Amino acid sequence: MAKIITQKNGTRKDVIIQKAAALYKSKSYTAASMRELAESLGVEAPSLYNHIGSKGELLEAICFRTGNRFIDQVRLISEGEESIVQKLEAIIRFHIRMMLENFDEVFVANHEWKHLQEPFLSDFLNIRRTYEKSIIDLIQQGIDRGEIKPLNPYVAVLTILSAVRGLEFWQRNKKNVSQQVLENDMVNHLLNGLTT
Amino acid sequence: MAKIITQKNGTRKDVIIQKAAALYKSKSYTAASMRELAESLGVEAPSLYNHIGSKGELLEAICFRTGNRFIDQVRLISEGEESIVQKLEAIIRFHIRMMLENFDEVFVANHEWKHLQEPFLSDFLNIRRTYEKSIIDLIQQGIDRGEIKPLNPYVAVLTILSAVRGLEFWQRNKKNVSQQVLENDMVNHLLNGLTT
DNA sequence: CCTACCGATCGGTAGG
DNA sequence: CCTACCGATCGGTAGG
Repeated sequence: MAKIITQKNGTRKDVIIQKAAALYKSKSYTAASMRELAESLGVEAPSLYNHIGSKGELLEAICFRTGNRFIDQVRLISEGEESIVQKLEAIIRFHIRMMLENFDEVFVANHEWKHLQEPFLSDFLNIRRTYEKSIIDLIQQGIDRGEIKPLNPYVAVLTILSAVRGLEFWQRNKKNVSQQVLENDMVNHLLNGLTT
Repeated sequence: MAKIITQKNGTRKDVIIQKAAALYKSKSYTAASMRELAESLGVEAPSLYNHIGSKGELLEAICFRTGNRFIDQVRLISEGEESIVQKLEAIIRFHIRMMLENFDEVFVANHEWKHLQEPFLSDFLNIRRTYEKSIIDLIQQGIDRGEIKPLNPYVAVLTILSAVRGLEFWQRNKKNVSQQVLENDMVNHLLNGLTT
């Protein structure tokens, strides 16, 4: 009776997740219906349930897949031998690129996580808290070494991560600003305000 | 047959709007039901419609009331005689205080505007675009006067407004950071990265 | 302000 | 992958 989702269906399921991210982004998770999602895939709604367990499972996949990508990359950067400021720059540039290149999934993870059910909601918030803490620690190290001027590292991380997340409002084609200028100006703005 | 909403009901309606903002913030607009809203006011759902026209009207009230507060205050600051950098500082501090003191309504205006119906949706986006443009112009003036280092003013405004909006993640009581420290550190971070 | 209720739409299941 | 359908819930109205 219970549906067994084999991992071999991964490919088809990935397409569903990808379409769900686009739909949840443009309509919000709650307002997006499974019928709409099915239509964007060219099938009837009940057919989706051969590949997925529930609407909520799609949100979980989007949020945790995206979260893990951030965690893995920042861990990699943190373990390098560069200066703290160089590591921060790499982290900011990584965030900017994630925002621009994986817009749908990052947007949904940023905005719709509150609709996760327990225990996923708590897991997600814990992951995010740990992630932010690792960057806070990096800034505190920078302060201790004299690379960064003394300020509250919580506030600095909030400022940096929020500024980058605001790229969801970036009008891509308009305003003939290249991604290079965007990236450099934002990095300079956020790092010059921080360094000694 | 049509319901006439007299302006004398303003007080009762204001309470409904305020409760709606709190509810839309915590559950999102689409997921919040009129029955829940009614319950938070101690009445049955149909009774709400003696004071309001529709669920959407509440969202409109929240978005436009909040939008107008931002527009009015920034116009006031812009007309002053201070330097550009001083005006920017005043604008940033105003934004921070709005985030902290009118959290529910600002949050809903920031997140749920996409659920506005036309023509309200277009109106809201136009207002927001005009608002951002006025701050962009201010930064361009600062660059022209040599107060601000040359950079793309679109990027700078995006960075500033997004950083401030990120205060929605601020844990008030925790982390024993006073509002004064928060405000000063964020202002310094965002302005030091900008000034010559 | 209430009770009673409507049509629409939702996520999801049964069964093939 | 489909048709047929279920119970729940939605925003809102009628009528008092």
